[in-house]
Amino acid sequence: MSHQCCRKQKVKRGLWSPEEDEKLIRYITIHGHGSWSSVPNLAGLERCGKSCRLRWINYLRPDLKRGSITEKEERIIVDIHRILGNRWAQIAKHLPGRTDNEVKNFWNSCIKKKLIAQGLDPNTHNLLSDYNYKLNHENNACKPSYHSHQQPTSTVTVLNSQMISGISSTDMKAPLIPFPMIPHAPDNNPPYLPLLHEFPSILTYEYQNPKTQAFLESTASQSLVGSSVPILSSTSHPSEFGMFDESCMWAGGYEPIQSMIPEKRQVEQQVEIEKITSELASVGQNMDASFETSNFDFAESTLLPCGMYYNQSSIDQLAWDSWALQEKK
DNA sequence: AAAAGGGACAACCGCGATATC
DNA sequence: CGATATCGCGGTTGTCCCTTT
Repeated sequence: MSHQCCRKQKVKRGLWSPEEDEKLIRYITIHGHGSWSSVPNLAGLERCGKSCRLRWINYLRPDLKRGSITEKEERIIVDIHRILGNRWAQIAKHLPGRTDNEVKNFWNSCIKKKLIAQGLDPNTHNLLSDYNYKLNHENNACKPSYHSHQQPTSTVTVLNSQMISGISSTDMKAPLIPFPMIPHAPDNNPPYLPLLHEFPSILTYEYQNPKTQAFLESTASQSLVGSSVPILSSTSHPSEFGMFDESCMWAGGYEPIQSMIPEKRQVEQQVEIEKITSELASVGQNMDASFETSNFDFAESTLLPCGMYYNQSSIDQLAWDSWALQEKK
């Protein structure tokens, strides 16, 4: 028991009783918490200040949302986690009424397993290597097997599930690279995510795997209507493309993506934009990340691993924030 | 019916960052 | 400016309860 705040008094540990809750609620409602270390004494509790703080923040606060995490909240968690990693407090800020502890617990007990079941590494959101191996030894690799997977946790996982189920693992190396791996721009400027058109060589890659070709052709008849889908081959995949994943290339590197985004998703795009704006605000960047979706120029956009287009400035900003955080460490 | 196992969630611990003295 | 106190965060552990054996 090394907390400074609980040196003096005998402190109780373990679960809180309703009586203790009531004391804490009454005290904080009237006086506010002030210095947490003084709360136990003033509220008549045999707890340390730290324990009081935690109990209030995670359980007693009146603005907490009760009930289980919704599908939408789950998707937000996955999307932001893909970008920010285990920064639970940051993630929780996007979910009003949810605590970092709640998000963390939900991640560990639920989302993590779903991602693993879908063959994704929950830490990196990349394909798991043994999943690759398994896929590589399956005969029915051409059939999109979305329905055989668990409920998707987000749009991008659907996408990935569809893609990976039809494509040999040899073509699917390290599909998702999280932000922290964004390289520094020259002169130590903020990291820069190039626009798609600045990768002219992408278009020169040719798809080599007949299985993938077959899969794409079958998919094209459903969701990529009338579009040709250039695919790059990982055998000639240059490492400089680290910040893109191949499925993003497939999904977003080319014109056809517009027909791949379901209408519902386009509507949700606005929500995502608001999310980004709020994300930027939370790191002290009060810029507007929004852009006119009707005028949105896909050729001038980059597809982030979370499966959404963002305009370059918001991407740069996120990249910069992520980079700055890394530099700080 | 009882024990074991596992999931969900609450709470604790240690550490780094920040504030205050 | 260093020492100490406090806060906030993320990882980990503990506890309860339900399901399975």
